[in-house]
Amino acid sequence: MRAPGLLEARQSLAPYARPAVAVDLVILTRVDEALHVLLIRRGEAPFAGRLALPGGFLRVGDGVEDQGEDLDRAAARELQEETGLAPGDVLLEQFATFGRPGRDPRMRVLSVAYYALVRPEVAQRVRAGGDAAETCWAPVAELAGSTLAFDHGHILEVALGRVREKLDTSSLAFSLVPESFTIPELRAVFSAVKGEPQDPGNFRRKVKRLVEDGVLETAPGRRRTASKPAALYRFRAAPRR
Amino acid sequence: MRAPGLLEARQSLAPYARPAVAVDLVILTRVDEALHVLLIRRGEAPFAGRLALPGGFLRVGDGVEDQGEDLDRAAARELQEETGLAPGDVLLEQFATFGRPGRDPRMRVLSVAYYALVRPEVAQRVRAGGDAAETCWAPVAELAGSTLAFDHGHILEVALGRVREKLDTSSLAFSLVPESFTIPELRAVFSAVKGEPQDPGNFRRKVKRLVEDGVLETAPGRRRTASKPAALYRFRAAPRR
DNA sequence: GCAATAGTGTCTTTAAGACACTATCAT
DNA sequence: ATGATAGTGTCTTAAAGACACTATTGC
Repeated sequence: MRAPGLLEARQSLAPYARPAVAVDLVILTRVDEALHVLLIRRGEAPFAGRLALPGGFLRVGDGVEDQGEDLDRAAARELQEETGLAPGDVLLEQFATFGRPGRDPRMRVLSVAYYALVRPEVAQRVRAGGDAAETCWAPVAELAGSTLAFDHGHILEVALGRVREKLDTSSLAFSLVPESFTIPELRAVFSAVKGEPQDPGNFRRKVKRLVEDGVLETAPGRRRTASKPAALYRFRAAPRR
Repeated sequence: MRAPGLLEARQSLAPYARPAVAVDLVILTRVDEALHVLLIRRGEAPFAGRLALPGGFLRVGDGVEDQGEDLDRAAARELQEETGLAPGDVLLEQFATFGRPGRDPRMRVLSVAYYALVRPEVAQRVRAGGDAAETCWAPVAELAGSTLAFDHGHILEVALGRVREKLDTSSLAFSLVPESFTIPELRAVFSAVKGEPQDPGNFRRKVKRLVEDGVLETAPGRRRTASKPAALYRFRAAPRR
């Protein structure tokens, strides 16, 4: 009981072999002034023993009646499986898809890549994934030498470039500080992402403008530190500009 | 004669059904002060008779020995097939991947989406695609009402957002003017993409800065028009700032 | 000459960079 | 009291927006 046109269309698609599709995650957090990425050590071939980005295969269902899970949902599921973190704890955004033939020696695999930005206090809750693999936070600046599995080094570079691009023009930075944060904490995010120190005075002026524009608001309490306590701020809404 | 680890790995992948993967193109050019997108009218179900973005399926080979074509190459091939344009004539960049279950009623299909920016004089060379379907340039501003096939309306929106974002921070605009262009021509690109007129004086000042910075250089000749001829410029290198 | 569009100049506001300085906390 | 870090103020330069004005071409 199918329309002929539909049948034809389906047949015209049938000849094409299909790639496997994975979702890989660049999970970033900030430790002091350095950006860190979550890596897992692979237990199996290929690239056994090498560090890799966490990820997994997209669930497609039977492909017709049940078309499976959404890409964003697959990314959130992988994040949950690998770190125990729920979406809502993190900013999770797709940034590119990688599909060079040969990037996985076993078979044709596309990787839809997401970056996840994790607040520092949440990052501490991360526990080893269900695959029981060894996971660790690695400082991205010191990763230049070591080669990651597959093309994950390249994927990481692209992710960092994108995060750097969006830092000044989106509200992305607020996902790398606690919900209530101090100006020096936010400044540390900018230092870590841009890889160069930010002037305290000028940075403070920029934050003040955001408060005036209603993007940020003051939050109750102060951050207790080893010296003078700092005032707290909190994100309100809408990307700036 | 396979390593056991590899066999295990392959088997662990086998249970997963695979999605079909298409590459879809948002082909943009500028006509006067309005941005236009190339659409094709679908001849087959689903969405027969509706306008859609050009695109096609990724070639994957047998998936092991021959892993098929690269994503960028697939996009260039589709562009060639649908318009007759060669890469080099256009700027072609991947911008996002769409995979909502149900976006294609036939089966699970992911769409890796590219935008292509076409110079106006090149756009005139575009001829109907090999699929013999009707193709046309549609002004994007007047497309609000009409619903495109699949989620192509959404894909178009995302493409436009991305192009708008990158207009001021990349050399993308120079792909929407002739290789030698006048300041008013470039200004028309900015007007079309941003959707609002650009001040002639201020815009000229911005271009002058690019010349001083070595991003642009003067080109020989002048553009003959109905009134005063305009001086020509040409792109030299590197995205600005 | 005249219409049309290229091209110039000026005034104001906003934001960034550099950097000296003051204030307030824990110990 | 003192060291450390939070927070303030100022000077300069770069760039954006608004807008009045002049110059050069085709017809």
